Amino acid sequence: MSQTVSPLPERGPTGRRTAKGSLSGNSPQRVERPAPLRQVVYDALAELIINRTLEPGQHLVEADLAEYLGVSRQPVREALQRLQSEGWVDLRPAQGAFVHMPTDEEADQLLGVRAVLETHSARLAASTATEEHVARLWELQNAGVAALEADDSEGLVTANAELHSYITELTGNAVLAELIALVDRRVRWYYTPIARPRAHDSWHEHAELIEAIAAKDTATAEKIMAQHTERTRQAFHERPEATQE
Amino acid sequence: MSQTVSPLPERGPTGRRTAKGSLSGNSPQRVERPAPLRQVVYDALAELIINRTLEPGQHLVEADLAEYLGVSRQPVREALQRLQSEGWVDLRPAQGAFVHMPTDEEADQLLGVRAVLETHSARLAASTATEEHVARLWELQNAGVAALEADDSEGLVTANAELHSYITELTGNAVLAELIALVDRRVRWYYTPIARPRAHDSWHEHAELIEAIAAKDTATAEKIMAQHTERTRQAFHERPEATQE
DNA sequence: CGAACGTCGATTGCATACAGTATCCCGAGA
DNA sequence: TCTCGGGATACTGTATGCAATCGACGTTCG
Repeated sequence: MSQTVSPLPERGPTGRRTAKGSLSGNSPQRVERPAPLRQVVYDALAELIINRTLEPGQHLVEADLAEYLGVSRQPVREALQRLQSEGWVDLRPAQGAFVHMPTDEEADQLLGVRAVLETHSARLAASTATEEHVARLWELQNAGVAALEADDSEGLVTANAELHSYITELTGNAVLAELIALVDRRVRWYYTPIARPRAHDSWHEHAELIEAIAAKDTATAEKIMAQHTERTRQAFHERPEATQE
Repeated sequence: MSQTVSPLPERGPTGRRTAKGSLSGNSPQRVERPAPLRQVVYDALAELIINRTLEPGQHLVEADLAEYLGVSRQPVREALQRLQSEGWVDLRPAQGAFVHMPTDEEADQLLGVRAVLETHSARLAASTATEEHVARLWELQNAGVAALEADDSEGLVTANAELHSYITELTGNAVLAELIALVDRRVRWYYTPIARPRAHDSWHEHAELIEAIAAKDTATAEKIMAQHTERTRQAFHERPEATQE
């Protein structure tokens, strides 16, 4: 899960951190901390899986990955286990890790769950959004449209992710946001091949959604998001060639 | 080992398993396999956290846990990381694991997410349930009522969990079921202290829910589950003493 | 007397070593 | 030719070792 910065300014009884005055007003520009290796490895492997360098079904040998990444097996193991808990790989006992093979059924289930969560998210966002939030939403929306017109496939995916992600933030429900992030990432993995043709309609629907949020119209926001995700699901089912099975 | 760092070697599963015919019809009663230590450790730690032997905020030292459980640090590390990914502990870099401290806000968010997921689950269950399924539901319901009358607190929690769990199974959506299991388990952790007074009403509502499912009345099932989870949320907020903060 | 500094112990993070087990290859027998 | 072992191989699962880092305590200086 996300390495959220622990909201623990309090350090227990030994509160030695007395306000100095000289630094109290400054922004908490903390020093850059070297990321734990397991985190780096996790990111690297996730990237390799998402961009299909590691193909579904492929056997991931710890030693090979370790050598490839220039680390020992230990961080690789830890990364693999986290990848399993998030559905990217299957860890068969005494056999090792295999890149998860997405089935149509599973993709459909994921899309279903995503629809529910995102719909709820949209409703909450509509009920809590302020003007600044809406402004930011339009910013992201414009970035997406720009990417669309520039035919920037990469940027399009990012923009889409950022927009949805920001909406989940607006809900103020961190648990919900985390879950959506998890599900969305996997959906995108399955969905990437057909993202292109869907993109145009998608951004049009985004605009409607933002308008509903701006108007604090929870019912409409909910409805639009439900349609939006449901259409995505339809697009998945109507995709040209069924690659699985 | 692979000398060249070029594309990782193909390790695809070599399907040598030809159908024998003699066993093809038998149930896959596979031999009992010794559970991986990390799994055992995970279960043990989760249990210790849930029953409050390990208190929220407590620092979990790998070496101590390892000695206590009679294993090495390695399986403990792996278990702790999984516990983090599921929200039971916080892993502060270079400091170790601390039992997560649930805040009221987080509990509320979890209850909110649970409500959404369970509501969706109820609707799906109502749309797919067969007569056998409904019969099984009544079985579980009766078990719960029996535990209630016997004042069996332990059994009550289990029965409740099993009933909800079975409903999620009925949805046929494994992804949804997994997510609900995750969320429910944590909800129960926070919620345990106030479970008792809520139990009676709860089982009455369960009965209505099962009736709706039996009648394949998706709208009603959805509504009842929404009320059910929402009342649980209310009960949480109206609990006698606020222990947090 | 208070605050800053240096040292020490404790604990994590990573690497390596060892043991158990599943898989694969190959040869013997029906 | 096909099936059934035997043995070697490769990989995972677990344990241990080592260095880096963090927190705490005691000391010294203003």
